[in-house]
Amino acid sequence: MDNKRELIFEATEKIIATKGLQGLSMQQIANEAGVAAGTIYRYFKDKDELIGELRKNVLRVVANHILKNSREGTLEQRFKRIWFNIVDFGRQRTPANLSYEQYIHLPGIDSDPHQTFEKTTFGELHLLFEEGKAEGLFHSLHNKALFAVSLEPAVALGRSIRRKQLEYDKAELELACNLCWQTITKQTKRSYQDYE
Amino acid sequence: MDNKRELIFEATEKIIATKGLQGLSMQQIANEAGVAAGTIYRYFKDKDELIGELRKNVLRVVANHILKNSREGTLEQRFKRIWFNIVDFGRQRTPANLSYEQYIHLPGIDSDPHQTFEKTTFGELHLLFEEGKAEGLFHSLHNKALFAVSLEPAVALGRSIRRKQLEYDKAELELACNLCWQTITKQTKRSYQDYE
Amino acid sequence: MDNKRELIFEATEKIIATKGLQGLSMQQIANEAGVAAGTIYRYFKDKDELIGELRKNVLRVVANHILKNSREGTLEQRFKRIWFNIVDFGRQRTPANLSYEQYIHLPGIDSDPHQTFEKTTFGELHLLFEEGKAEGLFHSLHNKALFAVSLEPAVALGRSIRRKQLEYDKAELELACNLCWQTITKQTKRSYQDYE
Amino acid sequence: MDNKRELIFEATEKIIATKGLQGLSMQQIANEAGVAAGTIYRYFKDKDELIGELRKNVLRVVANHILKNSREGTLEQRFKRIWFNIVDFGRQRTPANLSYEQYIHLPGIDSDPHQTFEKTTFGELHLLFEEGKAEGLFHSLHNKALFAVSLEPAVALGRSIRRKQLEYDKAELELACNLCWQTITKQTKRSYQDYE
DNA sequence: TATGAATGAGTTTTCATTCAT
DNA sequence: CATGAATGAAAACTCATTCAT
Repeated sequence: MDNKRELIFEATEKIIATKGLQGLSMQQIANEAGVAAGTIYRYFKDKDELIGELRKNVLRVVANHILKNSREGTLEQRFKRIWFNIVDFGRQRTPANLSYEQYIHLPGIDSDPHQTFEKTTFGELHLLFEEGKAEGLFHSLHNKALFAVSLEPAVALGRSIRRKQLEYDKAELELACNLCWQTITKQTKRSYQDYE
Repeated sequence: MDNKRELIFEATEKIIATKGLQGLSMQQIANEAGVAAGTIYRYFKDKDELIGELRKNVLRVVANHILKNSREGTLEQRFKRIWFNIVDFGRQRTPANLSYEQYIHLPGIDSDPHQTFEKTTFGELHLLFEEGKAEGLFHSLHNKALFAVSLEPAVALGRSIRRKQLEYDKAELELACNLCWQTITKQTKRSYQDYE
Repeated sequence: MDNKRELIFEATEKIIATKGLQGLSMQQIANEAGVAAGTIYRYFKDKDELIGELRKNVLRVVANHILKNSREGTLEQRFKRIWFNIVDFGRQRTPANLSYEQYIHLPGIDSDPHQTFEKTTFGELHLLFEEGKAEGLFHSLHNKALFAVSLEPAVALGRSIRRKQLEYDKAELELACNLCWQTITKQTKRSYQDYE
Repeated sequence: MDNKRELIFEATEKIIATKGLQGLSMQQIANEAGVAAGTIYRYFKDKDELIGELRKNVLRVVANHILKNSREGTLEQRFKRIWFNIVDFGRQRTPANLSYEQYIHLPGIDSDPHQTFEKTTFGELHLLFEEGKAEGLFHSLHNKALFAVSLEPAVALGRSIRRKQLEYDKAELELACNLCWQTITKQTKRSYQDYE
């Protein structure tokens, strides 16, 4: 049954989110999932595979959240939707988000699942950025750099809110989002104050 | 002699940087440092203390790099110096930088050394941001948010360059830096194109 | 199965009896019990718990032996039965007896299992001694003192026989037992020689 | 200097008396003695030798205490002096006494120092018992048995008082001592009550 | 298919002993 | 002589994995 597999999956995600990858034993997972330790090996070759599958899954979930409705509307609407998707996802205390942050900064990110994730997520953003540059609307920066200046702030803001280092404030986020949008666009006519 | 202690320290940092915190055994450290396993315990109570001391040390190093010369010159000069400090540090493949990224996203960051680090680093930036806001130069955002929109991009850019996802390009960085500066400032007179 | 637990128990008791508590390693126990080292930890939290459980068990066994049939018959019959129970148990080269002597003279006897043992064993003897004193048959000494003069000799004799410092001699023991009985009783009519 | 040797000796005795033989490390001894760990090896070949020497020493001290003034006076006076020597020594919380009780019930008592101790102490008592038997005053029991019925009570009483299981009561001890004396003597004329 | 007891290699940690200073 | 840093073998303990039921 894939039911058991799912149970194991969720149990593992939950433990990683709360206690981290460090103190993660198969017994713990079995207990949390309510199955026997041996059962895990019916669904996953070994611990590495379980962790690997989980990583893939987490990245898939993250990509889905971030890219939700990312194709409708104008460039600006699409950008801002993604920007808020990132903030909203980052704010959550879900296992997916919490374990995501642990995976992302591990040595060996060159690994397969992460490559795929990057391609999926970034492929979509790639299109957005390229379009913006083709229209002469965005600055002529590499996409990675465009992401860094316009979307990393969203990642950081979501995290800060989740960690209670920053209160959730719709107006402040709107302003930040607009600033990010303007950062990548070569806007000349409208003045900054329009947004404040 | 503090020589041995230093050797152990560096060996541990190196291993964490390359293989991560996961597969870190005392024997490995001993081998890398060229000492006997038991020797480590003359300098550190146990593994936890070793890791803890290392964490403190890494955070200290990072703070030093980032805040280098952060008090001289105009607000703009100070901001840009810090911005580039962040990029330059993030670009390095030093053990300090590599292990920093692993520490920073672990569960339990509320711990002591990290608090101190935050206070040191952020205290300095705090002053900068407050000054800018007092002068009416910066947007009225919380400091965390100002950091997110103006300095997180630098963190991300440094990392991307180190990971070869982005080539080091002085001009591109200058532009990005200026964009970040403008993002937090309520500039009206100069147009964006001035920087391109 | 409690089979493994029992195996571990017996192996440990045996090693303590022969080699003492000092050189007692988990590996040794595992070897003697014919199980893997890790298996011990399925049944006992750690070495301390194993030793503690063993201690409790040994004390229980000792109490059982000593108090066997200790309630039937006259005061004299009861006393003498206990006296011989003590000698007989002390003579044995059983692990229970051998490890008992090691536990009993360790620092920290105030610990729980020992308290219980004392209460069990001594509670029974308490009744005996109190009865004897109430009848005006025993000397007015504290029970501990009555034990010391009348039953410690039995402990010592059993031990000496076990250690081959004294041959087992039924007649000699009978005499000694009678002497002990007379020691605690305020006998006036019968002369000592009656027993020789 | 034999001063250092003595320091090490006393430190070891003290630790054994308080914490037992179990948790006894050379470093601990060195700390307690105020010398370096390596220094111990100038005076003792290894840990075994140190413990062995200590054992010998302790047994010597014990023998001295017990046999103090054991040769003066009548048989009765000599016996009673020894009896009280035993009680008085056993009552003390001295390292010598506390570690004695730990040594005495260890496996491997057949070892050299203990043999010598037995010979010294028991040799003296041997004479006493033989004399008593030759005079027809003592029961015809083996010396070990005579010791068991007459002096083991003193050992037990001293220990009980030290452990606060029994209060020190001169009169009670006098009575107990007399009972012990009468236990080994074939007294016919005097009745027991004379002592109460 | 599921279990969970058992394994044993691997990990952290201790500690008697050595040896350069 | 004395030191105490360093050693490394051995101890306690953990945990991924296997396998009989």
